[in-house]
Amino acid sequence: MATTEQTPGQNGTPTAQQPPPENGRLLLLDGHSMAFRAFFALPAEKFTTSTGQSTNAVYGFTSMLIKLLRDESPTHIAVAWDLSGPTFRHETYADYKAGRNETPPELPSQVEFVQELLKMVGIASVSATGYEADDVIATLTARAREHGMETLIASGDRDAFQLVDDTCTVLYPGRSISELTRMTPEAVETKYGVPPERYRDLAALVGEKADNLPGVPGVGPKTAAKWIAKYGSLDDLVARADELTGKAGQNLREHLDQVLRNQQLNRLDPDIELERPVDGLTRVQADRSAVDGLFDNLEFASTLRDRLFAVLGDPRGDDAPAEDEGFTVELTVPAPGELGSWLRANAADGARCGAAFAGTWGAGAGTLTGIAIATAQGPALWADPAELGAEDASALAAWLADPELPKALHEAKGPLLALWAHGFELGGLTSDPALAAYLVQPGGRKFDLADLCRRFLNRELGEQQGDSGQLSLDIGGAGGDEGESDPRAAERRELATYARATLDLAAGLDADLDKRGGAALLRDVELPLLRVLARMECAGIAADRAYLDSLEQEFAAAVREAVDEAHRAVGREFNLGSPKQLQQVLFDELDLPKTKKIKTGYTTDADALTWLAGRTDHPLPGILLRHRDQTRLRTTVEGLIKTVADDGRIHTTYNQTVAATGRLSSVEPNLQNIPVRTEAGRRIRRAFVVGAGYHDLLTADYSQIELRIMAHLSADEALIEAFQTGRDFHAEIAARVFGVGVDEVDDQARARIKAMNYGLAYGLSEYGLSQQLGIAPKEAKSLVDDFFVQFGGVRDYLHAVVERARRDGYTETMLGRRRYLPDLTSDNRQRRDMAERMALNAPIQGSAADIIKVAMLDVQAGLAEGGYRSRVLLQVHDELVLEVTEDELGAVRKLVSEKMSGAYDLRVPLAVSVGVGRDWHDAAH
DNA sequence: AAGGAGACGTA
DNA sequence: CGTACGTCTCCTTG
Repeated sequence: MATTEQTPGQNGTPTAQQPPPENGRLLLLDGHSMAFRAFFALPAEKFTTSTGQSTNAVYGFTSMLIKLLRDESPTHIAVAWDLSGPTFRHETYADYKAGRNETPPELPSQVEFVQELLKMVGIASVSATGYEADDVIATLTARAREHGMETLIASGDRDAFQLVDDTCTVLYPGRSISELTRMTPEAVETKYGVPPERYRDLAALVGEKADNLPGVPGVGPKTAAKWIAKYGSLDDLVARADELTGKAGQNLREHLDQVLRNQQLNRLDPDIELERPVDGLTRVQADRSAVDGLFDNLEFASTLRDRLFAVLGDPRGDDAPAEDEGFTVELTVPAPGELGSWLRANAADGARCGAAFAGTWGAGAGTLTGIAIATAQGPALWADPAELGAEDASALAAWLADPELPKALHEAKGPLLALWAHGFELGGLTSDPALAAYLVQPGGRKFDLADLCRRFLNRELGEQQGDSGQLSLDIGGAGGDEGESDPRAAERRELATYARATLDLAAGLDADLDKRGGAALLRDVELPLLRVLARMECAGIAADRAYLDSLEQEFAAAVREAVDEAHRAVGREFNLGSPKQLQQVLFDELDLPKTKKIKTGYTTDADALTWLAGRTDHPLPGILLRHRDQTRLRTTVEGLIKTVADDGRIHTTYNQTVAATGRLSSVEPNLQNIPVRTEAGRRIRRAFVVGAGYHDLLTADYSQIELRIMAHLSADEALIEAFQTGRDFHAEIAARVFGVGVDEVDDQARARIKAMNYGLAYGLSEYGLSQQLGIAPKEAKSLVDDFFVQFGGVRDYLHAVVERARRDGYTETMLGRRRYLPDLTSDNRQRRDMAERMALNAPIQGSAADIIKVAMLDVQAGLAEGGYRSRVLLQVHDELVLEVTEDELGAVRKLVSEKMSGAYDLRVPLAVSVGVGRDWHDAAH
């Protein structure tokens, strides 16, 4: 049996999931009603196949069905359908449902697809001539009750509320069909003020517009509920109608016939004749290939069918890996002098081995306290690299360094730093499961070993069964104090288990990556890059400690001054760092104009304070802005001072598996967000200096790389041409958009175009652009329109990117790095819009990340090949910082520039600008 | 102690 | 109502 576990990446909402009751749980869906809701929950224009078939209702219905099956675990299920043609209600009331808005033309064909799908997945469709789906549902609910079954009804028709009781709940769609409200007796009572069995009475009084059943004029749900509460039921109310006062009472007396007719019509018939008995409504085996065919026709992403089969129980699922076989190893701790022979016997045949290390690492260094090597057959070895004799150490060193002996190592960068610190080299690394899993699931949050084992091997790491007696110790010589009682024995076995798990994961992920075409990205980019990053972390960048100290003093003094001024301006002391207190001072005590609303009140961010400073004469907003600036600078400097290592250098750590787009990130400290825009901020950059033995820092950055990528990917002729000239790009674009010569473009026009150029790659809205430029939304719109007149290819490209991502379920960079965006088909508008912006940005930002990664590899290879001492220190997304010697400057400058521009062949040149100086600021250009 | 929210630095 | 990050601070929650 398949479990009902959520697929990773799925956003679950809390549900009232419970195991099915003893006699079963029947799930009934009102087919037309839910298809109708699905249709309006998802925008039709975004769910259209290449042949023009709309699919929004099928998609929405399917995802709702998946959610219901997953969250409610029904034992029985059926979908009820209206038949065309008159029902018994038309005989009573000829105008029943007359004047109803016409069914959207895109819906009927989709209803047929839904019915086909249900048949394919083995879910019964039920209907009855002369009756509506509601009556079918009422009848099945009544039969289910007789069988002692619980019933769930998914319907967007409120008439179903009359069926609610302790064993029957209606799941009623709200704004989105994936969020169904559970209408229990209590919920009905709370919402309408009447118990479910009186809902009909209420509906009869209020009327139902959708069914063309007018109610009593002037009587809404409130009045109706009040009356029913007072008189008990509609019948009692009718009997005593003359007691009612006021206009409403008068109206009731005048419309009694109509109300009674409504009540008769909205009664659902619980006893119609149906072909299928309720206990026959179990699901039968799904026809997966038929579903595949249908979904192919509808151009649905594989994610939807995976989700569907996950809840249906994939017919092929029986041979899915059984849970938790554990990881067994036959562990050897070789006696002195025997490490080499173990390796020759077990780990020299060219089959990949798994390795795991114990120790500590970070900030460009590390130490090892243990190494485990595991083979696929089971034999494993443990050793402490720091305590090996010369013979064993050299055997281990040779094995580790041998590029012909393939190895898998989880989160290898850390252990690699530690290996280097012990004088070992590592060759033949063919997998790092963390990196591989990152390429499979770039948005994944955790990639630790235990997590990956659960996700990709369906096995638990760590909880070894009691029989872990696989440990066979081969102890000899002096250190022979081993045994099960030795606490280190457990650690050794654990490490060996990690090595084995790493190996198994590597194999599984290789297969996964092969399927989705990510193997080359791992082998040619991420794995070799790990080594380059390790070198950079190890090198670090020299810091001018004395200068940092003086900066800190200066900024701290400026902060103190701003605090004093602020307190004087307000007349009392308060905490300038507390947004809460700030709000109180600004908006309550000083009664300044209100800013933009946020969850906790009104924002006090820099934009708002700047706005306030211009609107009032009070000095406080200005003081606060200065305080924020200075505080920020001070804390940045303080943070840097704390991380200066004993060698006088700052060793950041690059994270290779964090950013969903493929970028790197930098932590402890983050050297990718050192200030540069303001003069005071740039002074901090002066603290990063060239180190001893080198002559200069060299910075090399890509000019407008994201826009160049956009030109390349869109193949827009005009945009490409603007880059070919090699002149001021933004001015070139501005000239085209405004229809003037490049020389006539003023600064403001250029700034506007620049903002828009970058905004396009972020999915910027016209409103957002107008906000940023401080112009009217209309003006922003005409700016964008004018741009697209000139650069239509860009618009087509951006549109196509989102379209394709919606179909495929993911975007792809130039090197095939994927980003999965399931929210593109969300029925939540906000989430969908967000996913669209991500889809616009991911290929561009991600391709830029691809390119600079290739460039780093090429630069490193070039430096090694030329035997240069100069070295790469930092990467800041589109910039590299190197430390160069005096004699190598010219050659390295040329090398870096060439490798970076040549990293990828685009339709436009990849311009690189280089600067040289004694510190990071001077090296800017 | 942990985590959310707000704020803000970079590309 | 513009993407991608990391860090600091305050303040609430357990």
